[in-house]
Amino acid sequence: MRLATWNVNSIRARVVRTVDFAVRENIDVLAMQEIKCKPEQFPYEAFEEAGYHVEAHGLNQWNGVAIASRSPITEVEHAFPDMPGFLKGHEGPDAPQEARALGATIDGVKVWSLYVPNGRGLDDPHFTYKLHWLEALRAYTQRTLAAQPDLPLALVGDFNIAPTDADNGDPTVVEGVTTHVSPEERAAFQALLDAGLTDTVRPLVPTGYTYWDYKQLRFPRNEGLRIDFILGSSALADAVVAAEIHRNERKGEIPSDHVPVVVDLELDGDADDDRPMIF
DNA sequence: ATGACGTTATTGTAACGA
Repeated sequence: MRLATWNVNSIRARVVRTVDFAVRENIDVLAMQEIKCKPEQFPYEAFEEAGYHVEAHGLNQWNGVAIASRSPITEVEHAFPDMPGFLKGHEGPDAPQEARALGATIDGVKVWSLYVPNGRGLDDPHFTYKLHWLEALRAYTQRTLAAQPDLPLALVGDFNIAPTDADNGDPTVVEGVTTHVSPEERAAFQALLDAGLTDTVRPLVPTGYTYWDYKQLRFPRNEGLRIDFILGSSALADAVVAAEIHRNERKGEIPSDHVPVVVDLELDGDADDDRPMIF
């Protein structure tokens, strides 16, 4: 299985580019974030003509997540348990959930397409929301892997955290000043790893960014952030044989500000695993 | 210069992003 994640920053604005990438790169499962539309507005036809099933979860013009897959998509969920909600001016336990998580099972792999809240500012209610959201995700992960230690679980998407200083090349992103690099966010990311997940890309692609702001020549200057990840349980991480960050997708006409991240998995029963058996 | 850049709501202006 070739698994990818991409914050597309509007699927309607970039459907041709997105499908072209999936086909050209032979992607089996593409998790998308920031589709910025409701399901009835999603350009399903372009994906279906290219051989993909699609599940989309969007409530309005904000956020929105989707999964395109060559194999059938089952066990679809629109939130993980206890996922907090948010509504500006109506913070609290009763705030409605946003379209930031889509879970599904594909060829035995449990995949979550995740768009972690931005945080907006260190003193903003959205920052508290971000930390609560990540804690609920950690708790879900820990419970799930305690019950099913051998589950191939993939948490993929835009985590809106640069886990180490090496993941921050943007001079305007500064610890103590902006989100994405605070000790609290980094601790929340580490807690996810401690719950049984591995960053499956870093060992194979040790450097590089996945996002560059549209403003101030950030991409030509290569002043980006590494904030998009493919995290996997041990069963999933052990199956990773290759990983890529597709920096070139930040080039050309109307690019997203994020680029795709891809892993190749060799799972038991892979139909395309044609290597000879050697004893 | 409280903006730069881009998308979506909408059609003048605001929210949101990281």
